Amino acid sequence: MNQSKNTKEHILDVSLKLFSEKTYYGASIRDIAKAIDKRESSIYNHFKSKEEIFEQLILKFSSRNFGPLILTDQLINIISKPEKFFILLSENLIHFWNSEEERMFIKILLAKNSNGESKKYYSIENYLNDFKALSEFIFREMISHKFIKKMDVVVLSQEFISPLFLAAIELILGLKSETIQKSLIKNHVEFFWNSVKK
Amino acid sequence: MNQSKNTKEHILDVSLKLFSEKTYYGASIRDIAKAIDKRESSIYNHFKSKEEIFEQLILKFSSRNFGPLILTDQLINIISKPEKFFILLSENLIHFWNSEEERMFIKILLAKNSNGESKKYYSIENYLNDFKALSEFIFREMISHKFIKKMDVVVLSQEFISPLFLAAIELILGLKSETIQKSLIKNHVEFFWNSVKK
DNA sequence: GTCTATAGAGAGATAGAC
DNA sequence: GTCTATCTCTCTATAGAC
Repeated sequence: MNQSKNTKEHILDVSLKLFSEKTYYGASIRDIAKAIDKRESSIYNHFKSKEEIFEQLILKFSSRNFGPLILTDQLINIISKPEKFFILLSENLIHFWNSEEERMFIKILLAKNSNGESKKYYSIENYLNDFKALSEFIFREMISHKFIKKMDVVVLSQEFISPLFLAAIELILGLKSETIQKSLIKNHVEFFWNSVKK
Repeated sequence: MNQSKNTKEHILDVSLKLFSEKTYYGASIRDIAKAIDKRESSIYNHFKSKEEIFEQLILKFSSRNFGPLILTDQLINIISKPEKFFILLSENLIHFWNSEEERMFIKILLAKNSNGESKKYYSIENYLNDFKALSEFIFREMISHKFIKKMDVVVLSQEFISPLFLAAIELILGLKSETIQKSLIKNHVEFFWNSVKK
């Protein structure tokens, strides 16, 4: 959305918005050209096809490293207080998923089938796995420091992340208000903590 | 897909498939006409627009009563054995969500924004609420019969349903194999049961 | 790198015959 | 209720001037 960016970046920015609003098929090259205030033909100077815009958009987002945005210093400092830690971790995750840009990317992943033509695309499953990997790392640390019970970190990750991410999806696709999230986090962490505390 | 059905039903059947594969924008009236082996103009004898086909499709699915398909007699018979009950309940849910027709409907809901133009449409949030309502009813019964701990049924439903439904989404949109579900159910119910048993 | 102009296909929808 | 024929608009993409 930044006018000073180069045209290629600008195209990717508006495509993210348009693809997330109207899906890949519903957003046209014409819409994209209008949004960057250029002609359709100019688009083809930067991308060889609409498909390529989509591919590069997915690539750009799937190759980020969001770890430091979730695993903040503030969070790491309280790892010895697991209940507080889980609250803050949940807040960091929800905050990340609720950001304008991330909501748009998640919408695109949800509207996209991995069906057909091999596994060339990044799917919502890959996306979730990135977060599960992060949380498995956390749980491994917590177990080795005996802050929580010894349990399967894959199961822990799934149980911890699923209610949070599903709530994020509902918020992104639906009309659910953001204030609901606060009590959801509180209830979820309370339930989870009761199951994992020593 | 049944040739003996009337044309209107036939249109709704193929539209479910096409909308789920290519989204609302990507599936054309022409595609639909081809799929029912009629001309485009014939479609307009049954629906006034493409938009109306979509609306009636959502309406048809959102006004079903799937309760008896989940809450089977076999399931109700073992309500006094909660752990077994939760396993079978999970299997019933996953089986329902994995059926051909349901996968297509869920895909359509996931590709659809509730954004803009009021709340006229049924969203994934409404869909999930239908299942949560069912499971809240179950937990209320279990608590009143003292089969499980006294806890907030809204929290219990969320914690019980979320990992299962999110796994269903991953299966529907991704490449995850169906066999993974069995161990997921086992792990999830074990985790859940440990938190709710008296 | 952006423009004008245009090709060629496909979109949603309607009129009117049968 | 289905057909043929057609309207009008939009789509992706390319050629060639500046």
